[in-house]
Amino acid sequence: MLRAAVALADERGAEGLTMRKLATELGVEAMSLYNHVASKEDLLDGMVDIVFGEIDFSSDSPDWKAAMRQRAIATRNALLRHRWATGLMESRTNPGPESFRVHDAVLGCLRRAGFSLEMTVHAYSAQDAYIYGFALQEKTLVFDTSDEGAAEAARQMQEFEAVLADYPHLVEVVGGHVAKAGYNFDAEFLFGLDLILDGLDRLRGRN
Amino acid sequence: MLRAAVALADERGAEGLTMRKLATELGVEAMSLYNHVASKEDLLDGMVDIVFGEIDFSSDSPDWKAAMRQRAIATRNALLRHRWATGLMESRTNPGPESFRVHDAVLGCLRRAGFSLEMTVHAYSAQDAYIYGFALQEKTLVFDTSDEGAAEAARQMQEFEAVLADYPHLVEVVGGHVAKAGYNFDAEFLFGLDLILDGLDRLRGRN
DNA sequence: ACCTGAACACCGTTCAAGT
DNA sequence: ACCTGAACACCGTTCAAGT
Repeated sequence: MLRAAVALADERGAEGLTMRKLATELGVEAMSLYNHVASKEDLLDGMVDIVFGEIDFSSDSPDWKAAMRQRAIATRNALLRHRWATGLMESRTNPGPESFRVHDAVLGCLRRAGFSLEMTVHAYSAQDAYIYGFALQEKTLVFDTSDEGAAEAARQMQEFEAVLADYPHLVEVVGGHVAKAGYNFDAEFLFGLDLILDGLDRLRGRN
Repeated sequence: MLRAAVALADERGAEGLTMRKLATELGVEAMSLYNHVASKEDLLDGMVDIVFGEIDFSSDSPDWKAAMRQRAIATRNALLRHRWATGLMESRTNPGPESFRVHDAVLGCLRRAGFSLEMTVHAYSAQDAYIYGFALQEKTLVFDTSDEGAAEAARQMQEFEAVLADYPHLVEVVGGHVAKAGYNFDAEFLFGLDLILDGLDRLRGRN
């Protein structure tokens, strides 16, 4: 049932996930779901933990930076597969076992690498803020490649053009670089990630 | 009207903002709102732009790092005042003039500081992912100080205790540091922010 | 130009009743 | 133990009708 809910949200988005639609998907009436789940919030908790379960992170590597890098990439990939989960992963008040597993593994990796208690919290906080924040931005900025999407984008660009005269830097940077072919979210993600990891490496052992 | 909507969302949260409730707040029927707004999405666009309007950023400082730091803090403060906006700021497909103003000012500041086009995008992306991601985490983690909140927290802690034996690092780090008095979100935010800004400074002029 | 009553197509959820 | 029909209290939104 949780699996069906995840599949439905993957296909139709967060607002496409409805108790009624999920029920019909399962060949059942909406009210039957309440025999397996206390509420929709409860359902979402379970779904989020499934996504955490897809982040496989084996922390036994001797190279903490490589391990953290791999885990960050795995997290982002899981969020790309389940865009509806972005913004929900860190905002659930009832974390599940897979969430605990991942967090514990990350903290263990950092402690073993020689980070102090304080620095471990700093490192964890900075990395996760970045990972989830990047996914949040990417969720919107990814271009709709459908026909209507392209038409809509063209329409917006035209509408913007009159206004954009007031924002020269926006024009220069977006028009001159981001809108060009070759701009790559994967590379962008890795830039910021490595910036943080390198910075943390410099502070390892401190405090 | 937008102001009233923001006030209502500040008080009752995102899900407390309803066309019907907003209407009664304004002494009017729900359907009347559609004379001033095309839809609820349109309303949210306007509200988000009000929040962007509260981020005052004068980029004429010669010290780019100080300017970016101040702007990051101003952004976080705006999000603390309007928690419902976290997760919406970067996810609107119809950005308003205040959004353009802030983004243009940031890009201009970076360009003037000597960042290349490519590096400007990197710097902007890394910072904003961090700022909005941090706000997203903080939104949940901030403790409810009401009586029910405290009772709920105590209940959860007890419930968790049995499980936590499997997660030694979680126990060590959360129990030994984060749960202690003195843990401070402001300081945590600044740590990651300065980590990124210092890293960017090292790369300025490159590429 | 602005407001409204009635209505439509949805939500999540409860509860007594069925098997 | 699991399912269901009917119902409740909500949503956003449309539209013809009023001033």
